[in-house]
Amino acid sequence: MRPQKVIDKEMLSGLTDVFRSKGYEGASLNDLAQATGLKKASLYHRFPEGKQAMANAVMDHTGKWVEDNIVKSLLDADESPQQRLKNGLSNIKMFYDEGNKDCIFRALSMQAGLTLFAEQIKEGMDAWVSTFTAIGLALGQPEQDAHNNAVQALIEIQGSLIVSRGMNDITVFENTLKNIEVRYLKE
Amino acid sequence: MRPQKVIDKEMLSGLTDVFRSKGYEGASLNDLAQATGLKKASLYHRFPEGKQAMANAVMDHTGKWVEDNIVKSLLDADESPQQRLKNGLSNIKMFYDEGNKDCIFRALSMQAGLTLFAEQIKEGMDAWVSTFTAIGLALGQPEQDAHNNAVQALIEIQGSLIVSRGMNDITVFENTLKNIEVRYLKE
DNA sequence: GTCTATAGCTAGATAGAC
DNA sequence: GTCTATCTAGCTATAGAC
Repeated sequence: MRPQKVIDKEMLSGLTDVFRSKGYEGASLNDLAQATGLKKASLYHRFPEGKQAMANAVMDHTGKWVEDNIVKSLLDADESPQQRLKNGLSNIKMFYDEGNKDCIFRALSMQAGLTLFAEQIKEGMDAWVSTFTAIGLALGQPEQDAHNNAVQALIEIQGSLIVSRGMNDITVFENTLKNIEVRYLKE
Repeated sequence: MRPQKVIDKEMLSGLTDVFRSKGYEGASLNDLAQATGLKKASLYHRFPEGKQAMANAVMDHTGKWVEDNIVKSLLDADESPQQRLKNGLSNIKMFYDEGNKDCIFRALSMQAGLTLFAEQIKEGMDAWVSTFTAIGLALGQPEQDAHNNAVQALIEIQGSLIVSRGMNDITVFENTLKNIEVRYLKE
């Protein structure tokens, strides 16, 4: 068999960059081909189901990255809850490139994308809420508070990315992460 | 002169629905024609500069609506600051149809749209922050707090719309508005 | 001012050589 | 497995009749 010109990991990285910055309809096959270094026909060889399958793969890949990095650091049993929170928020900051990169949930949740990826977006958001709820509980918050605080953290991360982009000021995102940390640790 | 088949206000309403739900690239001329009840060529008669001019008109029209309704109710000198806040948040809830409709800022701030409408998005967000800052000051908040709280309110509104959509649960948006009100009024 | 018809282009997707 | 070449459908935009 002829070897892959571009390994899966690099290809997924390119696809992810395009979908998260342009959204589903905004991402053209030419964009995706250029970002991966493959020709359109080669992309179709890897994804016979086409563009939707490419976006699905990006969602899965991103979910795994979040699981292996952000979730893992937030739930790491070897660290104190306080340290886990700091590590997790630090990884979140990296994940969004200090606020310079968009969230794939947001990018794929405009009308056409939303109908195609609703399930994965909901699952992904549920996972974030569960993880933040767990750390709230570990820090001694009552269960209802832990859940509410988790939803609130998700809201603030998503909102601050939008506002950072709109106002062209990534300190909005950075301050939000700092506020989340302070709020969790002072309770 | 032959009369307009559809008056400007109705036409803009249709254009707005499409752009805010589908984004800039996702909104096709066929979508826009259908939503307005005009044919494509008639839309081009009204907007010789094309699709971008249509989106610009939507931004201007939305800005005016926000100015005439949300900003006005938040700054209305005949009411107490407390009542103004309640009225303003109530109008915001209506503006987003209880959390069922997307924000035009978000819809137009994906890559292609962002480069085209960056200025208007920034101006619009600045206006929201200024308005909320004013009500914070009227409620006795120190200037720096009033500004931070205003940015925070914008973040939470934007974020809760994303999370409401993603988790398919508009109570997230409703709770966020309630929380903003409670937080402002208890200080 | 609105319409039908269509130009010119790019989209997503496929065929078949290598 | 990757490529060039191509298909069809949809896109934005325009021409010209009424």
